[in-house]
Amino acid sequence: MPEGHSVHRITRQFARNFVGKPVTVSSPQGRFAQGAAQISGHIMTDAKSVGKQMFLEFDNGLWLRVHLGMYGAWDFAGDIIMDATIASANGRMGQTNQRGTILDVVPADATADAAGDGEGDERIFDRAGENSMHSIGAPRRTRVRMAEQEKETGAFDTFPPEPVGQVRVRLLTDAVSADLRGPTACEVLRPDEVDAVIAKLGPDPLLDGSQEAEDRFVGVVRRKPTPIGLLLMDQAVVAGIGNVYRAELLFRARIDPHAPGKSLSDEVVRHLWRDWGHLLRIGVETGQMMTMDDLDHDDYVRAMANRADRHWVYKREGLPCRVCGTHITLEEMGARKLYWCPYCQK
DNA sequence: CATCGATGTTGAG
DNA sequence: TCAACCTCGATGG
Repeated sequence: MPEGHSVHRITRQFARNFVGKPVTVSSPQGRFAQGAAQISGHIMTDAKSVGKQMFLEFDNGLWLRVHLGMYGAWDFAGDIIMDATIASANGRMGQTNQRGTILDVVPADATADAAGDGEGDERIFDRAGENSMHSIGAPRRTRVRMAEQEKETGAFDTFPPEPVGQVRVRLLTDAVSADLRGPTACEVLRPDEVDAVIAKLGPDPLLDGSQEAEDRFVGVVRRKPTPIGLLLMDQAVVAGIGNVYRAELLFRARIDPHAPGKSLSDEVVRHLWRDWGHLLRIGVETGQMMTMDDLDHDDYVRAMANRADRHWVYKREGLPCRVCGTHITLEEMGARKLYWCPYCQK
């Protein structure tokens, strides 16, 4: 389900609640029993993600690699320390935060994998402050499902809660449990194998905001005859973009999805890279795939509340383009649905 | 309540 | 190119 932003948010939850602690690993469903035995009892020493892939390191040198695929999800339960941005995003979605004292307020981009910058961030943090005064940094007994969206699920009586359904992996500390269900990938890897996986991925702007990363993306795109609509979905070209961000990035740049990468100017491709970083940061800070920025206050609130009001073209086939009124087109590209405006994007 | 489709990837053919 | 993976919200009857 998730595109890159969700995976980075989940990684933050692991950094906050599991890194530095001994973890009991099990496979309630049974399919991961062997892998669980290799890491159970060890201290989690790192949590990082590249694109849509997440890696959790344990103190025996092994890593757990997880890819959520189309419908994977993590269910966290217990006395969860909410990352500042996650707490605030939930507050914005209407949940009421109970008790808790402010112990520390950690800026979102203090997280190791964030390369935050830009004006977009400050606006988000301002909004975050309005809604999350009382729970940031304080443990809170709750249960949260983290997938493409996050939502609080039902209460539970005893900790840890009884596993519900097909739980491939359960990670358990003395305070928090995390249940993984429905992943495309879940395996234990050696460090060299982790490196090999990452080496096959294109740059992730949240992981590497360097000029080299931008140049690498621009260089690859401008060399290929492949339509840009396919290149953006290719995790070897750029990591983390999925079907929603593909459509929205191309509309925002007014690019025809069929345009070959090599036909695009250096300037246009650099803009795509920077805009992807911009949208990714918004996604990580808010937990929403907000792709229409520069809205006034009322439109912003409406867009955050209703996903139908959150995108320029995604899932808007047949509706009038928000800019020119032309009907948004739907076609298949790369075996996925592609949404675009034939008037604006040419 | 049954069916469909999805923000993704892999591997068989 | 397409089925499989395995989950669940949205949709329709």
